[in-house]
Amino acid sequence: MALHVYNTLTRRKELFTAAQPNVVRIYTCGLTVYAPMHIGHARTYSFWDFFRRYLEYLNYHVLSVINYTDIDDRIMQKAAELWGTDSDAGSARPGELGSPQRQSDVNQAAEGLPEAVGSVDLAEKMVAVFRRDCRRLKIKDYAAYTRATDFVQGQIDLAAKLIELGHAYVVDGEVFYSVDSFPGYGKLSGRTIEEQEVGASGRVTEDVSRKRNPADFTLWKPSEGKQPRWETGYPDWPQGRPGWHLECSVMSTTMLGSHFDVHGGGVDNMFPHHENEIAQSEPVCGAPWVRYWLHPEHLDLRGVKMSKSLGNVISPGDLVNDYGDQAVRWFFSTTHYRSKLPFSPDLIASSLAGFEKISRLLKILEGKLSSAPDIEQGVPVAGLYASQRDETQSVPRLRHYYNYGHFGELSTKFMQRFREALDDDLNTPQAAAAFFDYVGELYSAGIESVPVGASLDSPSGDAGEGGSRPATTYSSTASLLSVYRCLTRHLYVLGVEYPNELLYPQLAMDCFPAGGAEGESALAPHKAFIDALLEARQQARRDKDFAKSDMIRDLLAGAGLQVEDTPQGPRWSL
RNA sequence: GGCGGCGUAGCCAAGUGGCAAGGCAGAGGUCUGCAAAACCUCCACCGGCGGUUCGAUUCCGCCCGCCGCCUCCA
Repeated sequence: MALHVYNTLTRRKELFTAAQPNVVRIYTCGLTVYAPMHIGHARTYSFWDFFRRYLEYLNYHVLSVINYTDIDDRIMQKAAELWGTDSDAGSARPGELGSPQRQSDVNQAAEGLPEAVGSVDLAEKMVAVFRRDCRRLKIKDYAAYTRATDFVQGQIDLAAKLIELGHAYVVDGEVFYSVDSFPGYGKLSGRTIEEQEVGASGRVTEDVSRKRNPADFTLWKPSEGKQPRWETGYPDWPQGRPGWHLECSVMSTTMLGSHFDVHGGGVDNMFPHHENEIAQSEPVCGAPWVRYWLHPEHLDLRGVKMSKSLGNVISPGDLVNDYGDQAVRWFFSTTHYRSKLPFSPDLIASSLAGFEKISRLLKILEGKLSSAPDIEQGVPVAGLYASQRDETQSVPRLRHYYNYGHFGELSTKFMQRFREALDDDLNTPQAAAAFFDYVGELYSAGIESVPVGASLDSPSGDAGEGGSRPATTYSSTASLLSVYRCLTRHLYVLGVEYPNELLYPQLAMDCFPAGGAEGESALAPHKAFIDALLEARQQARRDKDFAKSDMIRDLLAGAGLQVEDTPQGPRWSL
């Protein structure tokens, strides 16, 4: 089965193909940068990051673009609230200027950045915060991050073109798109103009009398007062700022070409934003403009109110601090992207409890392999892998044998399930189940007690039907290393990163720098002391002085070190 | 009012026209000085009522409940 994805445009799972062989062009609607990223954004962008990683796993080169909406009424409003700038007369209410609490919130989120003084600065500050949070969440860098304000000329040109083609009209210096001029309007969201009850949401405050159809939307809006403005060169609409929908049409096609493969954003963008983008773009670019529309669902707080006044706001940074980036990304993977992801501290904690079964095995393998006699510093076991990194591309091409050695068949089975799950509309929960089964089978096969530097006979099942295949002997180190790489490579697809320069240098190169190991490195100076305590405890155990051995274990536990006894001796972890 | 989605064990969550993955929690067991970890075993008839079918949790209809969208929104 090849990759199939659910395309909002057709409401069906479709075979995924790229317009250009091996290259996938993706445009993702990014943030309006007026406030720091929240955990809902974290879910959405983690999904897009996973999607990109899976396409790369399938050997696609991914050209991904994300935008920042850095010109928007909300930004101006926020900046006005904070600093009393960029305000038109109406919104500059003196009582709210520089509200200390809210300013400190922003400054806290943007710690270390220069103080913002206006909407442009506020936007830049939030851009930096966004990038920082993405790094924390292990969201890989996009090929390009575009700002709406860098594409204003293109937006002016597109608006002019749409006027010229009869799709837009000018009223009092404001440019509206005429939805009646585009027969396909509504094809993405599956609704017709007639079906809409205008103002049903109770949120329409705008005077719609100037529009030909209430569903018409703004392409260009005149600026007033100190609001940011651009000159257009058109007498009917001489100055102003672009409407929200217009920018994405321009940025995506400028960066990726008039047609591209995937356009995405949260479900909330489906209507009206993406619907409007299609209406703007197809008259100029031709239809179909975009091949696949994907809409990941929202994170759901399950009735829990998060608010600053309650003091229970959890930021993406908090999440990573509290649970670790691996557990966060794993948690995001345990629900399908088209379903709401219920979130609460309890839920992520129970997800973490399950994930530890996997992470524990990785720690065990790392422990064994790091001290293997036949694995030299920085030099993996010979003959086990053949990495090809095409230096002309920014994308790594990892081609390793992840199913080498004693546990090879389990790994093969796992990889098949993993692939089948993700090929079926990116079924990450199914992939997660494959991990659990794989790890369970590895434990069951006794991987915990396999020593390094030994020889292993092939499992009996390896003989195949009729025993035609000759018995094989594997290096235990190579076998364990292959499992380690299989696990870390496939977790990597989900955004769960385990960089290890010794055991998997090729993968480590593509992971974010390992920053979370400060705990272990902080312990390094005390290693000799810890070892001495462990040895003292072992002696006490040999002497059957269990009171003493338990005391030492409690002592270490108090310092945050868990000691476990195994047939191979004690093992400790943080 | 319109459009769309969902309802699977205490919790989270896949899935299939033919005896319901996985995880958390729970119970029992193996191992262990004790723990821990791991492994083994146990734990659901899939919101309700009809219909189609040899057979439906899976298809259709109705009902009940929950949620989202209908020009702020990842």
